[in-house]
Amino acid sequence: MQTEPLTRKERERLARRDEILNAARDVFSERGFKLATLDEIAERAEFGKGTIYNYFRNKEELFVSVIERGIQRFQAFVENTVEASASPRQKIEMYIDAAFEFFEQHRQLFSVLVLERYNLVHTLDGEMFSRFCQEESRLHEYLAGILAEGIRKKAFRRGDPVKLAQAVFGLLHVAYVYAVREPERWNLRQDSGFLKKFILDGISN
Amino acid sequence: MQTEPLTRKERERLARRDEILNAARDVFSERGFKLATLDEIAERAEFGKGTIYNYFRNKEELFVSVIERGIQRFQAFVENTVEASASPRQKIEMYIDAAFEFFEQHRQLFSVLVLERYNLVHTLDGEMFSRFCQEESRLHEYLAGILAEGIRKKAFRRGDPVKLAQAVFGLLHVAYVYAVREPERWNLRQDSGFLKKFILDGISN
DNA sequence: TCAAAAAGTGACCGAGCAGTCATCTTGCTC
DNA sequence: GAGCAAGATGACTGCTCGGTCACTTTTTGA
Repeated sequence: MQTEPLTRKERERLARRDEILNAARDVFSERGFKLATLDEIAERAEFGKGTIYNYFRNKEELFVSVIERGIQRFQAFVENTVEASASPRQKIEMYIDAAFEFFEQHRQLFSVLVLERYNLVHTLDGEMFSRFCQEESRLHEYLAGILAEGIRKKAFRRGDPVKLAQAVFGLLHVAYVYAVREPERWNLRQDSGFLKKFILDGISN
Repeated sequence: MQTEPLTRKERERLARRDEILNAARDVFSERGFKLATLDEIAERAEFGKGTIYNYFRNKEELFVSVIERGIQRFQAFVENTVEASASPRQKIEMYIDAAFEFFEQHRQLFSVLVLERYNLVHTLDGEMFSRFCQEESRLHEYLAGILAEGIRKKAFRRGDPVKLAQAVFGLLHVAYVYAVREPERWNLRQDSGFLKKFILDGISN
């Protein structure tokens, strides 16, 4: 991870790219991939439509770039929160808190990272889809690492840690989805205890 | 639920409607809602495109009708499997088995009922979306009923049964998704034990 | 048997939009 | 400050596809 000092030009280019990504994130978030238009993204970013094509190959790549940046920020945020914790159990609890806190702070990413997630198979072509899968699998691996540690220390039951990680993500996702759809029923801050309990101990009494 | 005897005409009309729904299900399943075209659905159904509009108001209503029929069949299948069981715990286990068995038998419904599920908010207009939500909430209520019974009988921990039901669905969904995406990792028949354990007892040792 | 009603049909229309490119603007260099 | 390269621009193009409707075919019932 060598950090070459960037020239002003390079910095400006990156800043513009970032601006476009922000506008794209907001529009994709409000309308979903299919209904979002490049005209609207361009307008919000205060660039001409053609300019966007100087930074991104096409609509799909722009979308995947929004996702990639979102996942990376999520991951950074979570790692930062979790690393302080000692036991695997505590790490899982902090992970859940951090995940909710992140979406509390980044509402615009909810739609892009959660709602659109599953039918990306239909939305994206093969290359872009595998770029997404690669990014996603890093999330899984990090959580799986925590779970694996817990299994080694006998805190958690034996089992494929990646599969467990994917299952935990499924739970968190569905909680986001219903927290947005039925806010009278769900409240993520209050319900984080509910989900921790569910993940750690299931439904049994 | 009065079952008026149907005239031949009415039966034929329903049979045609069903044919269209089958074709629509297959095309929606292969391409997703946005990329599916009415031309292709019409061709597969062996009807003219115009005919479809004699049976369904528009593309959205056709799609929601596919979902509704799918959910109803899922529900019927599950109820049929579960009702034999005695204890709530056993009912949950049978529910999970039935859910997987259903999708094993109805692959074409997987994409429509699972992958598209979450971004229907973006796909459908308000009226159609709430039609979907209504159908979905019946699924939740049935499962919630089993959970509530288990809570009364002290088999399950206390908690909002609907929220628990939604969480369980989230887990099952994510299992389907990854079973299709990473078949080398997941195998629903083998992994049903894994998921039962997760749902009943969480990840703790 | 036949006329009227019902059902089916697909060529056509128009809206929407991703992506292009000829032209314009900016800013760098000497 | 002239000349040139790099970058920005948005009108335009080509295509896709949902939905329509004038016409055809089938069914009905008298």
